[in-house]
Amino acid sequence: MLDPKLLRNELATVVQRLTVKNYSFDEQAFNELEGQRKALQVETESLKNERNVRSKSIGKAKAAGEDIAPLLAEVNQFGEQLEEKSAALHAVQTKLDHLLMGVPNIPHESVPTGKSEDDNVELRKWGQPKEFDFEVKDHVDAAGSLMDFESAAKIAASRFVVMHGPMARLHRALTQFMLDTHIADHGYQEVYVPYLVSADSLRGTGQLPKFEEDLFKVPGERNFYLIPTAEVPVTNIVRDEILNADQLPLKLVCHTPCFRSEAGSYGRDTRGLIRQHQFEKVELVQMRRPDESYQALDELLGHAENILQKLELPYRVVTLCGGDLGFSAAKTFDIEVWLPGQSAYREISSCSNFEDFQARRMQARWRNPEQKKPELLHTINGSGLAVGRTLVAVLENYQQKDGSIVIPEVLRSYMGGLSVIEPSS
RNA sequence: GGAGGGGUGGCAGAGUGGUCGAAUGCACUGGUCUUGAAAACCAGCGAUGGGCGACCGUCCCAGGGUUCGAAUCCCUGCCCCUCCGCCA
Repeated sequence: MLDPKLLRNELATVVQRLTVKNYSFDEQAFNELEGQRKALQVETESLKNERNVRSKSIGKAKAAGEDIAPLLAEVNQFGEQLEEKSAALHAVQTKLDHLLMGVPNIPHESVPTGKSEDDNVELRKWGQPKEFDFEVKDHVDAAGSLMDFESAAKIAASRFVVMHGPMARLHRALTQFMLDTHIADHGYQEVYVPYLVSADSLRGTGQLPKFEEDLFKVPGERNFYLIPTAEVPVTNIVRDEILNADQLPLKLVCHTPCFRSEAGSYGRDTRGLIRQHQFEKVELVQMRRPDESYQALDELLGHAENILQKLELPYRVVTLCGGDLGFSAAKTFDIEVWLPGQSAYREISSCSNFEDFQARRMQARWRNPEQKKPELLHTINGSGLAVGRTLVAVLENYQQKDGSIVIPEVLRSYMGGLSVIEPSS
């Protein structure tokens, strides 16, 4: 959520900067509601003041043993008026809150303008795509029967997968390798979290109220949702908390499954592991003091990149343009890994700084010793990495002419020393 | 599933209808003392909305209700704890 004060005081600037995100802010609706809110609030508050003053005098009169009947008669008329005004205020406030919850974050000034992902700006490339002296397979063909979409479709539906034997193990090895690297080399603390979350948590990170159709909702009285990313439970750890300065920076790493409805992506990436309803991800989340958050974003991006470097997978980093930026993000870098099967770079990580946007929704604050008041934190997160897509990248980049797949060096200890798998067998 | 007990400031913990936004302790901040630190002592210290401001409003889990007046009484929901039963 944006700072309501900023909206009131510098509306024109905010509206202008939101156009970078291709968002047109309804200035008229906002001004109308804001005007009503202000008038009603002033009226309600002065009525309340009047009532409080009189009630106190009744208390005093009663204590002094005086007759309070005339005072009671006098104060009665306030009740109705007050009720009316405060109901009206409540209604306006609710509308205003709803409007505010639907306004996206303001992009950072360094964010390039642009409409779609075609306008994203390449920041750097790492590694050389390998030349193959045979016809490369995509990951589905390379994996053969070890990756079993037929069984998954029978058990659940399309966009699910069953993995067998060494493929399942390779998938698990990737997860363990990522977690261990972030813990040992990058200074993150591992957390284990719920995979079902409340609507409040989803509002905190920005998935609700606008993007309910992307989520799996669990039927029942409890209103649980399956997490679309570990970002939701992990970031909400600090909801309604005030952290001490010595607790910062808080760097958390978490492995979870992620569940996405993929409503509205019917034709896209229907083949293989790229776009699934359920996938594993290792997520990096940081809570930082505001003046460190952009440095933190660079660091976190580097931590995600390091995984690909250790796996020796070529990739590039792009800066998302305004039009491709997510609802809650102020700035986002995507890491795209080279997929020989598609002859293309595909997203494998998305690293964002949300500044105080999520923190304001969550009321997540810290005590800045230099300030009297608690201040909002900045939240930063990124995939480190999407495990399924990393598996795709390994299969496609490490395939050999004879159909076998070489296990990247850093994964072998997680594979019981295995150096190659033979999907055909 | 059954029976009880609770949710109050950063934390702990008083407060059961009328200057209670809330005692007290801890933590924190400033000061005295000290070569420095600790201890001791003194002082300060919740959050949030509106207003240029004097000020005013709101907040004692959440939402309703009773009342002139609610942290305090009533209803509903959520969460936590203890005991019994069941169970991965």
